[in-house]
Amino acid sequence: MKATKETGKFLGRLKQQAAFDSLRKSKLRWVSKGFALQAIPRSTVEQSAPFNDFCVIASKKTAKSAVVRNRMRRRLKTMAQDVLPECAKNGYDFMIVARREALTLDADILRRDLQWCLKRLELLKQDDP
RNA sequence: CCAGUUGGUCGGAGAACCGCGCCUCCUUCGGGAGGUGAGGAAAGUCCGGACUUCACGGAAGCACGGUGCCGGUUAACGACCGGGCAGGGUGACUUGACGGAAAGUGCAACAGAAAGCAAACCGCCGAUGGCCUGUUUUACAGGAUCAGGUAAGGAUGAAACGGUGCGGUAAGAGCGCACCACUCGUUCAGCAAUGAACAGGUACGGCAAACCCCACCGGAAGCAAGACCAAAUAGGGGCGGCGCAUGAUCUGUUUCCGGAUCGUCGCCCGGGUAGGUUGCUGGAGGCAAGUGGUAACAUUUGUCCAAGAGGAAUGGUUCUCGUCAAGGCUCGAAAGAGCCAAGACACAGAAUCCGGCUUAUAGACCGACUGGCUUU
RNA sequence: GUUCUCGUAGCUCAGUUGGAUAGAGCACAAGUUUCCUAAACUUGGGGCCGCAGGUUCAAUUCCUGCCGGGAACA
Repeated sequence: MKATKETGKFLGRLKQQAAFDSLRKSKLRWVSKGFALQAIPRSTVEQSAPFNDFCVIASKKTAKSAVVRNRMRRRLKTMAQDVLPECAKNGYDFMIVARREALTLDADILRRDLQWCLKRLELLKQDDP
């Protein structure tokens, strides 16, 4: 129960078209085996709040079947909800772009990869335990 | 028991922990509680509707597109049901874009004499009328013969002007007859498609998924349709105030004398972008029983409410059971029986909603029927 | 979601409507020329015309159903 409260505090989901467009143009970007991570600083008005928003993308190019696409999206979403609130710097929006290996790789490996991506982008929390 | 045909149903179950969307209620505004949450194809977008906007006086016609044996069902359909006809199967059963080729225009390479309305290459004949020869004339006999008569046979092709047999003939020919085929007509059966009988004739080859003709149907676009609310910025209109260069432009026929616009401020109005709300799920609805109908289906009564997101929820991990199972072990002469077991458990994800069609689909179950074998 | 388009040789395209020979350029292979290579010239191979049915005497072409690309619409 405690965990759910915290995710509610720190993680929102992006739904506006404009946000997606700006994220796609962002240069803060690192690619791992299962997915690509893109990030962008939040606008100055909202930056003070302790929020990180994120979204998951799985295009028709990665997989043709809707079943496969949905499964990738779900796996990456649950993983992001575990990792991002704990490890990511506040004040950023994240976009996770699914790749084909997201379907087969283990959940633990995906988690480690996400942390690694954050590290390479220097968006890891300073007071990480 | 084996092989098969056909119709229908389901398409894993339970539990634990961590999560997600929507609705209702409560709240100390952090959240909490309860309810609910994919399919038979949700798919392809191939048809048909509902709904919405646009266009439009009505009706008919033209163009274009679609459908095409007959009757019924349906909101409608190219769907479904029943029947007919024609293929396939021993049979249950199954398959069929199945109107018209005597309305017209077209098409058919190569081969072949000839490919569509008649004609005649090799043939066959030469009765009839000539010609020639023989015998004594009439006359008779004969002719690789002329005029001509034929379409039986040959050869080509996917296809060649009804087929087989007998008669007939100079040779032949529906010329005649028998059976078959086809077509028009009459009678009978049937709502009809069509079938049966009788009589007459042989004229009328194929392709309409070539153009076309006939009958029937169709206005166009689609929920990213459409309706409503509406920030910021720019621009438009109205009213009022200020300003008044006494300037520019336009205007009342000209001058005088006016009016309007061009500047700026305030208020209001409408269009409308971002964004939001709605359309949005109670319906040609599901289930059960009864009634009518061969059936599709219709109808009566009872009962139930069963996703409504919008960068898109319905999930993840683990355990138990279920189904299949590579392989291993034990018993046994063998057939086989028992135990353990890695691994696997389909196709696939709602996006306005319905009725169909098509395509994908591991496996499980139920009903009806057919053929064969064995036993009684 | 809705509406459209296109699939022919290794690659880029003709041919399809109007039915009967599958063609062009580049690439590939062999030969000639050259001390060798390139260029040039000569010759050759390579296609189930996206797949499966149907109509027809005959289908790349006509019809139907699938499969795979590509595009447009707020």
